[in-house]
Amino acid sequence: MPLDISSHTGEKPAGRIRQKNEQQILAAAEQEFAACGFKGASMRDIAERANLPKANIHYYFKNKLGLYFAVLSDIIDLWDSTLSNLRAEDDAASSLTKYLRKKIEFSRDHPLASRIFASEIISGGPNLDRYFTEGYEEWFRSRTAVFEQWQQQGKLDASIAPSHLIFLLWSSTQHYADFALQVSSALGKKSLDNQDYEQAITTLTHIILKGCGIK
Amino acid sequence: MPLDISSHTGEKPAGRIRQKNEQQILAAAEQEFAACGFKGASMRDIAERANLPKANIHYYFKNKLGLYFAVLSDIIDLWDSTLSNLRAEDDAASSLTKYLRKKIEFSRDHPLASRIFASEIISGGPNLDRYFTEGYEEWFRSRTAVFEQWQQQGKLDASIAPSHLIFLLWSSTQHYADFALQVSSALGKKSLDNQDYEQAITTLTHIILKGCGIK
DNA sequence: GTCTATAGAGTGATAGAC
DNA sequence: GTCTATCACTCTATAGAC
Repeated sequence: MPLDISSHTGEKPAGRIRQKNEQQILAAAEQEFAACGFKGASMRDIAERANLPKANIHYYFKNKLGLYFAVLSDIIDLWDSTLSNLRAEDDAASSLTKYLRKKIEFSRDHPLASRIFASEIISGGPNLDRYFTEGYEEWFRSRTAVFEQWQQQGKLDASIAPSHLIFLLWSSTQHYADFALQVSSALGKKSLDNQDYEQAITTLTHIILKGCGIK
Repeated sequence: MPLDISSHTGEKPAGRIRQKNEQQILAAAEQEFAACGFKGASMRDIAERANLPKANIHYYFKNKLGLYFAVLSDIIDLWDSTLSNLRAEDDAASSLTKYLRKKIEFSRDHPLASRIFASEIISGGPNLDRYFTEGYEEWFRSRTAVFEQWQQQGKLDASIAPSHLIFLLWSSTQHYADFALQVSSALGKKSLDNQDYEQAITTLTHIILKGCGIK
């Protein structure tokens, strides 16, 4: 007679359930936090979106802030990696071209992540204090340094302030996630299609590269 | 401007006390809504910020939404007026130079207004549906038409999509209001001074005008 | 592990004394 | 016009039955 060991082992059948539920909750939370901000989001609505009783959320995540951090940390990991990859030795034109495409595609593929990050910054970033204090300025300076070297090599117009160029790279690309409603309304569409994103990439790349004097 | 969202304050005799209190409430509400979004803001905190009993807010404004519209309508009035002033007959270089300066100065002088507008759009604009439906697309097309005429006159590079150029003008300038926390953190400052804003104007103007092929 | 039931604080809004 | 006191409701979070 076969022995049922499932009830004796640490291998719980619910381990799979846990993983599935946590993922459902995180997805629901991402939508809620993006739509309402941290303070405006409600655990009740997140539970409803995740198709789970409200108390289960508190079983899987300690509290509202814990759930928020779980969502936010995934975003932060993605955030600065692309800019960190820029190197002074690389070709300026192809580096920036690649960077602009990556960022726009990120706006297209992860609009909720971008909006949660934007919401957090707009509201004064009370949950990002560690992110913006611990060596953020130093990291940023290492990024502007790349552009300064390009300037010394005559590859980038001297009258450009590198820090503000970086802000331009950020703002122009993230706009397609954060302001998607306004952008699509202006274009008379419900949402943007791939052709729109390609047009955005083409126009931004043209203006920024040419405007920086990069050949 | 596509639409004027009229104030919801009603028409009551404007005594001196009333005027002063309403202004205090509006200022407090602007801060709260900018920091927490519509859903996250609380009437209690607004009242506290305005140094008034909570019930007074309801005396002066019908409800939370009415107060929000009162704040928002002031913003909307300011919002598109500068872009509406662009004309095909005008000189492209000086028009865009002026526009960029105006928008950056707006970000500097009215950061809260910019953030409330951004918050509203990020959260799906449930209170701006009339703004984005009634003739918004038509108004936007009349704006892109200016750039198209400049292109036909050879004043603007042909490979540029006018609509995306407008998005770039918006995003690059509003960034200094909405993401002020990140910008100042990157620069290692508590807040930006006038020199920073001038540098932003210089860099943006250089890149965008040159990048568009405008002489 | 799951979910009902509920505590306790906070929400928008209002009635009514002053 | 002003403000206290309070209502009905929703919020986060938890205790405890299953």
